[in-house]
Amino acid sequence: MKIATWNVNSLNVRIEHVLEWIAYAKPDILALQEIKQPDEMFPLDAFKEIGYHAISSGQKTYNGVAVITKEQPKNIITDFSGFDDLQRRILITEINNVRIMNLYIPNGQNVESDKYTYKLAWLNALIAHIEREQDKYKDIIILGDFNIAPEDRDVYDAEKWGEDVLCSPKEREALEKIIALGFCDVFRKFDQEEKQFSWWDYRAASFRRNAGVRIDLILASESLKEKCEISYIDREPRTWERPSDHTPVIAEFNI
DNA sequence: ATGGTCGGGGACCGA
Repeated sequence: MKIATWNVNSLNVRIEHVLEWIAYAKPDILALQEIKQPDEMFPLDAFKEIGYHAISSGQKTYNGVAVITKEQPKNIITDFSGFDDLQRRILITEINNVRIMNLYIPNGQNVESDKYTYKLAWLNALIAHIEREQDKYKDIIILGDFNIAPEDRDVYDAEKWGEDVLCSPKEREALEKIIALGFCDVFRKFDQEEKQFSWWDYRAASFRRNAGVRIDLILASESLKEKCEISYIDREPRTWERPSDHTPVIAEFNI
């Protein structure tokens, strides 16, 4: 089972990129973030035509998540209970007996911002929700745009970035709490080349200079960790014309 | 500095 995550920064603009990527990568499950369109605009037929099911939790202009999947998705959730949120950032579903949690974790803007407070509250609600999922499911994959760089080696210039948002201690602690619940950042299960990132700023020739960060993650429950055979970042779509600022991250499981 | 959205100019958002 090949699983991928990709923040597409508007599905309306990026639909041809997504279809082209699916055509060559042939994922079983593709989790999208920042589709930036309401559900009534979602291009369901485009995915149906290439043999995929698709579900979305969208909104106008901002946020929005979708899951494109070969197999029928079941038991869909779009909110954490007890955490009211108008922003559409969550799409949790069951596919092939695996619980798939597609997340677009808030960016936070900067550590003084109200948006950072919201990010930390959101992460607390996420942690509580994961524990509830663990009561029901053994095999869980949490993937998406985490807007957290797990370690300094996940940042092109960690010294310069310091403890700004994406690298602040509180958000990294939240990620560590999730890992401590029994999850593995599968990209780091394998030997990887240095300086592999999943996002590069559109500005200042950041992609050409590889001035990026690794903030798009795939976490697997302990039960699935040993079944993960490879994980990698596909930089190619970032080279295409009018690309998303993020590129797909992939993990393949022997299930 | 770049890109997307809404709207019809420029503000907001992203990370």
